[in-house]
Amino acid sequence: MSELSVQEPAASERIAAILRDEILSGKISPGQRILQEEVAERLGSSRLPVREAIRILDADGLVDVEANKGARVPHLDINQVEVLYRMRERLEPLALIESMPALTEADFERLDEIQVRIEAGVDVQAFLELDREFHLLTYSHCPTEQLRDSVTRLWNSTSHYRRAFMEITGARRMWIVNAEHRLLLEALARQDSQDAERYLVGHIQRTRKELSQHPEIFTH
Amino acid sequence: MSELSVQEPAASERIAAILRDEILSGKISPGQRILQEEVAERLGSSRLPVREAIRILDADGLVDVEANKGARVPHLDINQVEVLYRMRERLEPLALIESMPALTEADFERLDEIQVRIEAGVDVQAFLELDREFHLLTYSHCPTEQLRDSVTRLWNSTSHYRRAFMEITGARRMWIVNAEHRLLLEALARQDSQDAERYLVGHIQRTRKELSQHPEIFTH
DNA sequence: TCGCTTGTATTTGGATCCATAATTTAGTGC
DNA sequence: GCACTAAATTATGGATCCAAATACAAGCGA
Repeated sequence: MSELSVQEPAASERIAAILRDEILSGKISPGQRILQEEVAERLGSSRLPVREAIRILDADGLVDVEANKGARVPHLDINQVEVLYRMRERLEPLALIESMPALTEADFERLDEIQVRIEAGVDVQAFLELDREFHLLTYSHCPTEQLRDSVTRLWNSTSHYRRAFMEITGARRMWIVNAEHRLLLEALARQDSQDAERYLVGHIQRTRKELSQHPEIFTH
Repeated sequence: MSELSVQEPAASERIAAILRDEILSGKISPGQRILQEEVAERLGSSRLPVREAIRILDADGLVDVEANKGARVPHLDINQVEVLYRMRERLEPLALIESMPALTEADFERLDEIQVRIEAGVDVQAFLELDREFHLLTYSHCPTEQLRDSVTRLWNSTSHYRRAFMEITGARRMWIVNAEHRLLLEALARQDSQDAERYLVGHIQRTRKELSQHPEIFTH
């Protein structure tokens, strides 16, 4: 049987993927409401798969759903984002330790490629996407799905504030990030979980502390 | 307007609450499939709110949804549950620290009442429910919703294995748990976050280690 | 007997229509 | 002009019907 379409995803998941991308890329901002009918018409489906897509996004931590009042991208304050970073500091090392032994040669090649591209100089949007792919790729072999999902949710919830932060601090910060990524990559390559964990925690901690010095990001 | 019904919840949330209870109480076991039509007929609704309810349970970490294949309660292996406990060890202290300062007199009375009831001797099911309420109540004032939700998901995902464990170890273990709860309560009462965190981590760690000595729980 | 294929039954996914709740707008009284 | 009320609009929630995919079972062949 030469069926080419490799398992067409359900419409609800396709729509969820589109909306997810629009939220992560900033086309939809915190506080903004998501209207079922508007999305349905725009993507050429009925409202029903959109409703399911919204529930999927809810599970992703990308929208808040309130009964009879619809879905909107949540607006977080500085304290909440700080706690999300503290959660990252505690969960991501666990995910990394679990995933590290299973990293393949192809993974390392991709990680290197990402890093080369960032260092070659990219705009904020590209940096955010590559940085996300970099870290999530290092966790991708963690055998506990709940842990991977929890980490992904944390990245989702903080995406808008990471962008706002990068737009303020700009290229200056990328230098530090690049150095930290390189240290982390080397530790991973020599299977040194101690060092890898140390660099990762430091990386997240530093970001949290710098972020907390920019409360203007959270004034809406 | 003397409307008594204090904001009737949507049917999908009502159904989700019922199914959540059935999963947590063990009426629906890991591996078991959830049929939309069966639930709809049983609860007297159409399949549509059941579909939404299943998505809500997915966000709660109580079911796995696969496109065109429906929802089933996930079956975890011993390694995954161990990692879930390690996640608890890292996240719950954070939630506790954030919540502790806001605990009220009423909360302490309720915590004490729960503890008295457990110590008076209860069956496994009642113990599980009271123990869950005890811990989640100590986190209830954590201002970061994502953290509260993450912790709740961890309790949800491990509920079946906690029950299986308690059914094996029985009343013997409750003694230790009671002692640990008392120590934790006292630390909370005197606002000693250092001690509270220490007791909580020890409590979860001990449970994880004992659990990992009963691999027979996970043979299905 | 075992494996494969094909047909049937079951179950999930999506569209349309209707009901209900929330929001906005227009109107009225002060 | 402002506050409150009521009606109209808008958006979400639910029921029913139909389509598509999966799972199951019987029959066929080796």
